[in-house]
Amino acid sequence: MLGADNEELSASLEDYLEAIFRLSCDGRQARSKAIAERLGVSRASVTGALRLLKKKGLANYKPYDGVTLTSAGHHAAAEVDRKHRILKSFFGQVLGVDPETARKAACRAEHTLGPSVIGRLLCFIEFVSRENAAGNDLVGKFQQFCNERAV
Amino acid sequence: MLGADNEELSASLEDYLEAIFRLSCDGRQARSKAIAERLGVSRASVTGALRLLKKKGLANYKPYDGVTLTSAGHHAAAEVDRKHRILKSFFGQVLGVDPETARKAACRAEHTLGPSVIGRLLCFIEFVSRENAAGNDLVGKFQQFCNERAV
DNA sequence: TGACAAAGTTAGGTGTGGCTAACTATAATG
DNA sequence: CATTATAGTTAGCCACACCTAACTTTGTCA
Repeated sequence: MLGADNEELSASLEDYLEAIFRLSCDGRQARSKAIAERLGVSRASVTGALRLLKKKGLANYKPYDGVTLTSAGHHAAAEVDRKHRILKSFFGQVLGVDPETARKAACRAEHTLGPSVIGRLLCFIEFVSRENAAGNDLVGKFQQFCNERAV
Repeated sequence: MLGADNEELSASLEDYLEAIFRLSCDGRQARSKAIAERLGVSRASVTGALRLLKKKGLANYKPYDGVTLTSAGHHAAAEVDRKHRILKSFFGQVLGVDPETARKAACRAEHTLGPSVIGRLLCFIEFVSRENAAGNDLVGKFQQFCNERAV
């Protein structure tokens, strides 16, 4: 592993990675200002994070030049994004939490859950939709159940 | 709100709170060494955390004397503990994740999920057990579903 | 009761992650 | 093309959360 600063990624760096990933979906470079706005953080903090991501080999960063992800960075970001989508979908579709709350909860939980739990969660979403297709409307029943106890 | 240092509790402080809560279940005071061991942290770190908890009005702490929780601290700790139990139960019982992985995931996620998601999760556990009692073995079906796709 | 071990604290250091204020580079435009 | 606005960086600060090493307090027991 030449020159790579391995270690686990902090939740904060994962957030930066994800922001860059999302902002550069259409191929363009992510602007520092946009990252700052998306994460609700100062531009100075972004500069610091970009330097770290570069040191870890996850981002191509040159001062006064845009940012893109290296392929390692892209991989890591895609994984965070995947977790995010699975969690949001679970909170929203299965548990029936309102979309904005689901999104925020996903943002926070995406850094804490490992592959085995995420894998099961994804599977569970599929299971629920499969049951639904087979005529067993679990989501509906659960909503009903919640309404009865006013949760 | 006299003298209270409000703000949100950090994940770390919640961990300390929870450890004290658990260690003083039987009414005794929590010893600093035991907290350090339970959290895998140095005794010095515990001292620092206890000072913070005291400042926030959550722990009764006097150097060289044991620690107990104030009623505010007890409330907060009980809430963290409740989240922990709900999450562990969901990961283990519903998703079928192995107990140790479920415990660890709960430890990490308990700081990130708010009341609405936790409430729904608790409700979901009840829903599943109710369905089971009514002859709809969702857990079994889901396990089967996972096995088929080797998750 | 006095010495020793264990528990606890203090002092001082590290890394992360954030901030503001002030500076510099780039871009846009009259 | 000079000026100005905006984007980005640097410098310097703070808080948190951890650590080790050294010191102090407490409790035990010969």
